[in-house]
Amino acid sequence: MFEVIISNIKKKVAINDEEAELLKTFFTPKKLRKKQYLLQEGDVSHYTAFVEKGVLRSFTIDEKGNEHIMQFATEDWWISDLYSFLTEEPSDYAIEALEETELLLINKDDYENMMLAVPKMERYFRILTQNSLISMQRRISGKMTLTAEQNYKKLMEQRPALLQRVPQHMIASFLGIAPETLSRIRKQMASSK
Amino acid sequence: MFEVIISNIKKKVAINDEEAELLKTFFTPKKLRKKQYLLQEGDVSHYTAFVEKGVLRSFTIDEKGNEHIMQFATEDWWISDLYSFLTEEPSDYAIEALEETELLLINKDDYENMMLAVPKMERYFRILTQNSLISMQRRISGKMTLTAEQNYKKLMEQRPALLQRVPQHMIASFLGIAPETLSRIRKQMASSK
DNA sequence: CGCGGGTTTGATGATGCTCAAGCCCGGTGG
DNA sequence: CCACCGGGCTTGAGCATCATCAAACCCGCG
Repeated sequence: MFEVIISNIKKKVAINDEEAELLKTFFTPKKLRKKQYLLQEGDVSHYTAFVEKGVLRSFTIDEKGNEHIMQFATEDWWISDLYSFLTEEPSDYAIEALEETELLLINKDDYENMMLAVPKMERYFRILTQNSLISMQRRISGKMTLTAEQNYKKLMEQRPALLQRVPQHMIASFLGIAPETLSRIRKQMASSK
Repeated sequence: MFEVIISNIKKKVAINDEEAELLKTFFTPKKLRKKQYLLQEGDVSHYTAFVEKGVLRSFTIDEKGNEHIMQFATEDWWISDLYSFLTEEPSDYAIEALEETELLLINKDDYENMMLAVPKMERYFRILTQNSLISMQRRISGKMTLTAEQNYKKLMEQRPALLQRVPQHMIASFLGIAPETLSRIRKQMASSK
């Protein structure tokens, strides 16, 4: 059950078996079927979730009714609306399973308590958050400097497996372009290659 | 000299006077005049900098020669190219002072040593990074869901002082729009109000 | 007083969006 | 087993937003 997360943590900080056992006590397993929600827009994001198996997306809906995907989380990733989780304000985002998914949940109190119990986890989450921040910066950079086609190609390189698992219109939504545009880009790429 | 940074740290984690004194030893003060660079594109970002006074920007230049601003840092903020700082790979970014600026620098070894010496700093940087991550997510969200004008208005609300301190074409660059577009947005806003 | 960076204005064009229709394919029920 | 349904993808035409290029303007500074 906990092998994935423990091995993920061990990749970033050195913990012994005793600490590993202790960490396990803070998490609650949860399964979601395809299309089930971990978080509804407007609710507080009470949990941060580690993905053991499956895929989820976090997304927001604008006033025109269009969905915009902020994040895809696959195995070995974390997902939540960090803002809502930390402030306990209602979230603008929803989080939905795109496949049958197995999660480990932790709520805010346990998140804090876990770091008190095992201070190395401060370091773990710092490193994790730094890496997320770097990838967000690159995403903004890409949005500002590259064309839609270049951003799509970059995603193909960085997360090829993802493209096999999620529908194309969601990839478009993640890239911030219309589904028709992505369709045309792919057509264009297929012909010119 | 160190009042600003120590008070910033104390806002996030509880440290005593002894720890505060210890922390001070890790930083090197540095002054930059207007237009001086802390980091040149292509160099490794050896330092993370805390801004005691002044303003800086980090930006990248695309193949067409256009600048794109990733971050403005004013008093009480940190700035670096986190990716380059952590990996010691050459940076795609440059960091430039926009005014006479006073910084406190820390290099990567001291950054790590400081956290060993004062473990609470893990927590400090975790919280800091989480907040940056949240603001990055909001920036992406804005880029995806809002018009140029709405993003400009949001920036006016969030960082009004900044608009008084940096040239308009840099605001445009930060927003990811052409300077002419920002000029027209402002004209439009002035007339319709 | 003139230079130069920054901003404005205008004309034109590219990129990607919107709306609408058709197509493809897999799943479901008769 | 096949017809039908529906979601997702594609295609087309027209359009909106913003970029580009060029020129004029403004104003602070030497």
